[in-house]
Order: sequence, then structure tokens, then C-alpha cells
Amino acid sequence: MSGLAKLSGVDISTVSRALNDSPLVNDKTKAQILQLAHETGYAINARARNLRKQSSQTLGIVIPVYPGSHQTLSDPFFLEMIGAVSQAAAKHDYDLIINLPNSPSEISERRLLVSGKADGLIVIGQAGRTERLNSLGDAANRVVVWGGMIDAADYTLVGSDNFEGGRLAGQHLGDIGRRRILFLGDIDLPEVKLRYEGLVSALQGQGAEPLLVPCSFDGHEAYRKILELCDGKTAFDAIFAASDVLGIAAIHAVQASGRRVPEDVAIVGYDNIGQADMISPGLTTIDQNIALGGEIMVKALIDKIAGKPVKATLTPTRLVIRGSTAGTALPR
Amino acid sequence: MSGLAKLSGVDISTVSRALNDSPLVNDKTKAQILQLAHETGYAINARARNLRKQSSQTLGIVIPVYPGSHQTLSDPFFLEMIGAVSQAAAKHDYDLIINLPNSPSEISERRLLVSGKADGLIVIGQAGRTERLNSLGDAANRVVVWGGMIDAADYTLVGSDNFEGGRLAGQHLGDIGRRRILFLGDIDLPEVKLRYEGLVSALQGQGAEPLLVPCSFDGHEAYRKILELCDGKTAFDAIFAASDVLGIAAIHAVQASGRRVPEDVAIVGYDNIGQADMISPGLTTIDQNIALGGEIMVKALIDKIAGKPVKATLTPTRLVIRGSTAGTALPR
DNA sequence: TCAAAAAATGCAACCGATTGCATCAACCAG
DNA sequence: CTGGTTGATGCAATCGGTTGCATTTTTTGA
Repeated sequence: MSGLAKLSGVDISTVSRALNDSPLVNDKTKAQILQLAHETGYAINARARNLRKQSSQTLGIVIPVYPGSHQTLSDPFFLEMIGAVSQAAAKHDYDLIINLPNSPSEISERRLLVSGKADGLIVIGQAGRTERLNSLGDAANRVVVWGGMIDAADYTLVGSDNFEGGRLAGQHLGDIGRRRILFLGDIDLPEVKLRYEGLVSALQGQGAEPLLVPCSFDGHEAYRKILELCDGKTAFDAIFAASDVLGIAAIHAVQASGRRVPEDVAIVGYDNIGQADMISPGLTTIDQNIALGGEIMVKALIDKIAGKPVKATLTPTRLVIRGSTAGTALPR
Repeated sequence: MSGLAKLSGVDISTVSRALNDSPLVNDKTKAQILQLAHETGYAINARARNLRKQSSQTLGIVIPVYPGSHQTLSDPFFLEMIGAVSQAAAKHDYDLIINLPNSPSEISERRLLVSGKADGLIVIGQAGRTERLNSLGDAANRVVVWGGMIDAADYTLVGSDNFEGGRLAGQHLGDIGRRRILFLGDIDLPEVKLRYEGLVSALQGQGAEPLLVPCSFDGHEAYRKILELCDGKTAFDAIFAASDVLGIAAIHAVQASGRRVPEDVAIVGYDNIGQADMISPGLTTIDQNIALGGEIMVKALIDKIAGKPVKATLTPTRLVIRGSTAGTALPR
């Protein structure tokens, strides 16, 4: 910048204003400076600017994946979420930094905010982190969390309507005549619990009741558990899985045991990840509209940073019917 | 920091040294300052530190996805790459910022480096960007690119051995008796071209020659093209697709046309994305070891930033046989 | 034509850390 | 007791922008 100042013969303060398109600067001067900047390939030093302006035009996304957690970063849901948030952030002229906590106890969230590396934080999933997130205190007004709506949260929540999603799945399975329905998932997680409750509520209307099969978000675990159940004497004609990864594993397990999907066992997943329609049969699922979710979170976070009040938001939640319940596989 | 200085009664320079564990500071003083820092939840201001140290402990990853490019960010390959790089960066105590260029012509790479937002850059794929990357000039010594090995590159390349991958695929298809093999992909991209050449070389030994089916990385396009070919009069008994997404689409297309995989048409993909074994039949593919690739790139980039010489590196490339060529589908 | 208002530019403090150099105290050897 | 080391700390410049205020230049209106 001082280089540009010398070249154009004005003070660096004028250069600064010109580059920021300040109305204080004469149009001719401004044009000349911009021209010079362009020619010399000058780019404002973000480090200095960030320090002075006390902001960094950067958002952070925290993915709760650590050695020992059952979910891995390669879970397509996380990856799609990263993609969605990243595109939304870019659209709003923010950079996005990814943070993967090394351990469940590390307080990297606070550190990211306090150190000023990020102006705000998007946290994916609140499982077992409610307290920790609440303890962010002051910093909490620069945090948006993706997760199920719970009352105990001080932070802003964005997420799909998990209860409604569960209800839709239950109703659909009822509609196609299924009565013995397994729920595959870990209801200790708030999001999953809501999906389960939605399912229960839908089935009540039909006089049925689901059977709970506890399972983490690990596809291999789901495969094993469903295979065991198939080989056992529990009778069931449908599975509602807490995620598409689990649902896809369930399809495989059911097929491996010699039964047909959907004729013998209908299967519904949750998330509508890109792979849900790349398998045979396609996986019927609950769409969370991840792309929209990312956009909503980014916008909400930017509003919060600007001090505007922001309230929790639900993304549209809808049922996507494919071969795993419908009998016909749709091509992509 | 000035707060800590007041609290502990020493100069901020001493506080700074203490927090950085400098040997210049008396151990007792140091302990006391660290204690205070812990109690008050103090975190070093990254913005100021970055400015002063002329570095930001941050790497950037550039994904060449923009409106109009056929590949989308939701391509699992990109997502897995982001995950791999992100974990590797975290391991080396670097933050990672994601950059999605808004247009093919935008020079966001240079900007990221020159502005100091990132100390170094990892670029995924060099398709049509060779010139642009070479034009980075000085900045190129802080760039590592994932892509096929080509001679014209000034920058450091890391990638799987695309030629060998193609050769492995060709050999395998030959071994199982296939002679009429389609290659599905866009050989204008350097990586894809090498895969094709590897395939050709393997088939030469067997007296066969592949048929080229030009196709972008878009799964839907692949589906349409393969379906057309199936309905036409071209005879073929195998497909080697330039990516798993294309391979999976090909499986669907072939099945939709009433033929069996692998009995009528054997299919091999490329990448070994997580979903390759979540479909039926599982997709035989060439594993690029994305996780290792991410780690190698991060290490190479950090070395380059430190001024060490770094040379191009190939990641191990191997054939993973699954149901789409083997006749038996493996459970996950 | 000249004072007042408006527009454009310059000056200098500031953001919060890091670090070379100066200073000061404690300790040692002669 | 004194000069010389060593260890510990403080001082102040610095990184490269941004911005409130002062100053200069230009424009306006009577």
C-alpha cells in the first residue's frame, strides 16, 4: 500500500480509502489508484486489515468428529454440509475455516472465537455438547448450531424438523401397510430422539408401535445389527433408519440375509444424501435440504455477528419416495 | 495481553515470551502468567500475531467448482479430499480455509496468497488451469496441486499414478476375458488422459483397443450416454470409467437397459470413494488413497513454505476388486 | 471578489502482538 | 571490593492497514 502511495503521489490514507471505494476520494484519484493496484497486482494485506478492523471476514465450521466418535468425517452428511456452508459463506464474501476438534473435551470453539480467527462459528450437531456450547457465555452470540430443537439451548439452532421428519416416515410406512417397524438409531442424541418420537406419534394413529434398535451413526454397526436381527426370530417388515448411511447399510444387510427390499422389508433413511439415489433400490428418505440449511445458518450467523436478533429456524422437511419403499427404482 | 501484564505486574513483552514458552523468562514468572492466562480464559489474538509474524498458520484449499463446471462440490471425491486435507492440516497445527472460485477466470488463488489469508495453497485438479497456475510466478512456491503428472508444471504436483491406474484397470478387465472395452471420460483433462493411456497400453498387450466415450464428470451425462450405447448397436462387455461417480452411473444405466453387471458388462471406476462399496454390485475401482494424498500434500506444502525443496510425489495406486467385475458382491 | 461551505487529502494514533536491544539485578571470580 | 557474566525484564519499533481529526484545495453564492 505504501508502494501504491508513492507511485500515485498521495498519502496511504487516500490509497486505503480509494481501495475501499470511499466517497471521500476524488473519482479521478480513485480511478488512477485502482488502475495502479490492478497493474501491480496489489492485494490488501488481510492480516493488517483484520487486526485494525477487529474482524476477519471468516466463519468457522466445527465438525464434531474425533478419534473415538463413531461418526467419521467421511460421512456424506458432514461433507455435504461442509459444501453447503462453504458455498453459502462464499456467496456472502466470507471465508470458511474448518475445525475438527482433536478430542471431545477440547474447547477449540471458544478459542477460535476469542483468538479472532473466526468472527462466528457454525457447529454441526449438538450431541453431548449442549452444556459445553452453553458455557460459551458471551461468545454464544456468535454461534449457530445445526441440530434438533431443544429448549435448553442458549445458542441459535437451525435444523430440519426432526419430529415432523419422523412422523412423515412413520405415516408413509403405515400407508404402505407396514406395521412391524424397527427404528435404527441412537436416541440419546437430541436430533435422533425427535425423529423417533415423530415415528411413534405417527404409528399411534395406526395402533402400531416401533421397535427400538440402538445404533450409533456407524454404518458397519448398523449392518451387523440388522443382519443379526434378520437371522433371529424378530419379525419386522420395515426399518426407519436415523441416517441414510444407516439406511443404506440396512438395505445391504437385509439383502445379504436373502430378503427383498422393499417387498419383504421396506426401508426409510434420513438426510437425502447424494448417494441415496445411486444405490439399488434407491433409498426412500427424509430430505433435510442441506444446501438450504447451510445458507440459512450462514445468513443467521452473519446477522448475529452484526448484532441483529436471530431466532431458531426449521428447514423444510419432506419425504422423498424411492425404490426402497415403492417397488420401483428410479434412475438418477 | 496487556490485561495479563497488569495482573501479573510484568511488561507485556514478558507476557508474550511466557506464553510462547521462551527460555528467557524465569520459570516462576512463566508459571504464574500461564496460570493467570488459564484462569482468565485468555487466548492470544491471532490477528495481531499473524500480522507481526507475517504468517497465519493457515492453508487454503481451492476446489475448482463453479457455476458451469460440470463437477459439483457434492462430488464425493472433492468432499473426501477436503476431509483428508483438513485432518492432515489439523494434525500439523494449521487451519484450513476453503475457497470456491466464483468463476473459472477469477484469480482467487493469487489473492489468497498475496493477501496473506493463507500461507500456502492446495489446489485440487489442474484441469485447464495449467497456465493460470504457472502464472502465479513467485507465489507458486507456496502451492501444491493435486493432479496428473505433467511436464509443463512449475508447481509441485501430488497425485496418484494415473497411467498405472489405467493400466491396472485394463489388465484386470483383460484378465477376466473382456475385449470390447469402453473408456468413459474426458481426455482433455490431464489426469483422465493418463488413465486412458494406461488402459490403452494394457490392452495393447492383449491385442485389444478401447472405445472412447467422451464424457464430463457429470453422473447424469454418463448415465444418458451409456444408456444410449446400450440401446444402440455398439457391442461392449466392459466399461472403464474415469471416476466412481461415472462408474456408478454406468452400473445403473447398464442395469436399466436390462443387462447384468458384471455378467454382461463389467465395470471399473476410479477413486474408491466411500460409496463404491455401498452399492450393488460393489464397484471395482482404482484406489487413489485420498487420505494419504491429503497428508502428503499438507506435508509437502508446509515444507515448501519453510523453503525446503519438494518434489512431485505419487500416491500408491492399487486395484480394488468388487462385484462389478468379480461376480460376487462383498458386504461392507 | 471574497468569505463560507464543501470536497479532497494528509497526519498520526491505533489495532495487539513479537523481538532486537538496552537495562538492571544477582552472582561469580580474582 | 570490583569488573565481568549471566539471567531476567523492560523499552520501543514494527507488522500494514484504517479512521478521526486537522488541513488544504476547490467550489459556491452573495
